[in-house]
Amino acid sequence: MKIYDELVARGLIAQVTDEDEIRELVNNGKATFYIGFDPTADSLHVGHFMALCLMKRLQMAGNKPIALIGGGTGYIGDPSGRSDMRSMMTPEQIQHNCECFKKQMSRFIEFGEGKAQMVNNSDWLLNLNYIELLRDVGACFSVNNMLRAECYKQRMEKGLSFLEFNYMIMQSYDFYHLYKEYGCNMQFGGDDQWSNMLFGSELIRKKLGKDAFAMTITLLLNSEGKKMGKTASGAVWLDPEKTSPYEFYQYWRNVGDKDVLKCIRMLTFLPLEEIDKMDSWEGSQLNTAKEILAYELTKLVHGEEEAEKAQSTARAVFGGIGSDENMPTTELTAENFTDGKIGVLDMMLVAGLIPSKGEGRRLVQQGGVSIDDVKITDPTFAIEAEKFADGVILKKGKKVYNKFVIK
RNA sequence: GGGAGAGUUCCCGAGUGGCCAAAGGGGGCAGACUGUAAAUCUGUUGCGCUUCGCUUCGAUGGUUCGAAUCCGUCCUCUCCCA
Repeated sequence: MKIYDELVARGLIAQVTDEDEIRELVNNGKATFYIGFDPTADSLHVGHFMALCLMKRLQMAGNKPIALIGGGTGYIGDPSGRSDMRSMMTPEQIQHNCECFKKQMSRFIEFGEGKAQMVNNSDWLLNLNYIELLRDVGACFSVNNMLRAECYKQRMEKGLSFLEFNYMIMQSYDFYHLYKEYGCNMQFGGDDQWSNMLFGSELIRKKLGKDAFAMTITLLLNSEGKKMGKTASGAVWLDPEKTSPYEFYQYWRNVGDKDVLKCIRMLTFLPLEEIDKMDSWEGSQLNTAKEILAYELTKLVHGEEEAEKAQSTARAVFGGIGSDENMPTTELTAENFTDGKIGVLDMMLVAGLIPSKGEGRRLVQQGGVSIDDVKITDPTFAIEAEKFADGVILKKGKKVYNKFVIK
């Protein structure tokens, strides 16, 4: 199976400008493509991960990837897919985030001569001259058309600043620039980038009379139509400091029945034939599929060792087999104790399991907390320091386990 | 430039002097049921030293015994006219 058809079979492709041309280019390894990443946070998330995987897949098929970091576009903020105004980031923040992105990306994609390239659009965007730019490319943009773009339409009611309005022009300019400098003939991006990308290829056509193509990646939505890769407390990050490998594993272990196969297909590198076999699985058998999904993804993002650890911890905690030595652990110090004791609420607070004591009190009163498998009902319950010699396991709710030891 | 309106807790949204830590819904968390799923039902959802105290209704100053609510100034957004 050729790469393009594999991408289709995996459900990764959302929209393309010219299917036949793109299939031809990609299948024959003739594409030089770029994907842009705006440094809006200090870590990549699952959406970025999909894009990076796509890069890898296409690279394996002989195409040349360019990863573009939006050090310049970060100064503006992409209004696409947002219903409210983006808050402006300081140059320091942008710089810091760019550094973090660079580091993380290098773990997935090999950069260097003849391999993937990494560029930062601050190199060419920051020095643009306003008047020159307007005369150079401004004439190629029809405001009427821009306003018709879906991403702006949504903002017409809630308000859109001129700053954000210009984002599209900057992204188009990137494509144009990369076409000229690197022969980049294709752009990939999230589905919410579609209009930005279209205007880019149009700019190239208008300025250079050449064809450049665009293709978007399907947004990863769950069966309810919500974006995946998000929890109540925020995104599922790729940075182990922000989302631990165990949490990462658990996120995927807990996806809904209806979403497992889709996720395996879109996110893992398992052969399609193998995945097709899982299609017939149902009921509790899907739990196995979920384990596969969680394991494979953790392995891709954090490495095999971490994946093993996460899996064995999960099995220990939920199934009674495997080892619990990798359970999230909190080290208590002498200052955590008063009169040789520590209260449950304080323990949970120290471990970051609860945001406030009020919430902890509620949890305990509702029977959501147990220590070493004994349900706690008294919020003032306290444990003596000696008990921590072999570690104490606190369970919050059904799924959150935390081990406590004394330093 | 002129005029009209809006900003409430994680989100939407009620509240227009005390009965307001603030209705209702969504979301979250917990309990029951389960397969670490979904659906459903129940409880809960500002903070703390929890029969009490403290902080919160865009920001800031004021009126008042008392302000989310009234007044001044500022900020942000929406709509209409130019």
